Amino acid sequence: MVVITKDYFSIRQICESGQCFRLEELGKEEDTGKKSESTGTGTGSDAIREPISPMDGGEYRYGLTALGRYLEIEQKENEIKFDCTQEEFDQIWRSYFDLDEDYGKIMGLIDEADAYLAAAAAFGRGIRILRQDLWEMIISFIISQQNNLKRIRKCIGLLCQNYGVKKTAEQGTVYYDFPSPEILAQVTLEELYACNLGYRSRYIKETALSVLNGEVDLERIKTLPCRAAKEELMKLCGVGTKVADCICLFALHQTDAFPVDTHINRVLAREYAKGFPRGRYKGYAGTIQQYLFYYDLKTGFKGDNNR
DNA sequence: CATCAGGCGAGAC
DNA sequence: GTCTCGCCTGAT
Repeated sequence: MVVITKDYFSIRQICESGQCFRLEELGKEEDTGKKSESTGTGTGSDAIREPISPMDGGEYRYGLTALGRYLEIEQKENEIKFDCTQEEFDQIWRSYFDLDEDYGKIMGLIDEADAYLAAAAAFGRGIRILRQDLWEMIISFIISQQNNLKRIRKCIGLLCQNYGVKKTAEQGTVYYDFPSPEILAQVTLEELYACNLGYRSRYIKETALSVLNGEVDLERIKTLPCRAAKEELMKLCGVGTKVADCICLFALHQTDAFPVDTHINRVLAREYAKGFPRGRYKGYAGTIQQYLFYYDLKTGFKGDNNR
């Protein structure tokens, strides 16, 4: 067990910010109904939340499946417990959770005159940009297109359960690795459809084949600068501008990548008609994008179909 | 029943 | 190069 104290870190916000689909809150019963009583997080209603950060109060426990491992994380205010050895923490999770980055510094870059961005950043101040596995991000963001968070999680869960290597963590939790390119290249289109992947099934199949036969080299992509990496990723079937930017941001940690999806598009049109000052946030545009995205997702007019 | 959800590829121009 | 359209599926 490793215990740290950290500001600008909320495991809940990281989970809900839509960059990571295999991080789940533990110990809240899997409600099957629509409007079950919420489990002790305070807010009695499911109404649209006030633009106040939801990361205060409460004690949360999350399970993460990533990098071929399973990790449980517990947070109470700014104290975070990682259920692993100090060695594993130092070698893997410190980097994965981007704990060496100074998010206060990034907050400090924000133009105070930009009230909208200031509010968005304050709201999502617990978000961090993770360093996730490249292959997993490629497939996950292919799946994410024209899709919603709940179904994305379901699809990925099915894919892993059906085709990922089954493992058992030390404390007994059973989990499934994300299926490798080798495995996914062998899965038939029909089987992919059975994971509710819909028309994305073909993209996944073709992408797996492209990686397997060496048309696209993942290890090389990891060494490429931003522009070149994106170009290379877009050779994959089902990977366009937006998905490539997400992969650059969440797997390659190119924090200047700025994915533009429907949420961001809406925000840019509504709040930044004269253009968003990307230059001001050079090097961190992607991090800033996450604040905008999350804020709109949680408080935007139709942002109600998450989780 | 239509529309939309963290788009993309194919084809038309 | 830019535009339009169809696409799996589930929710509203």
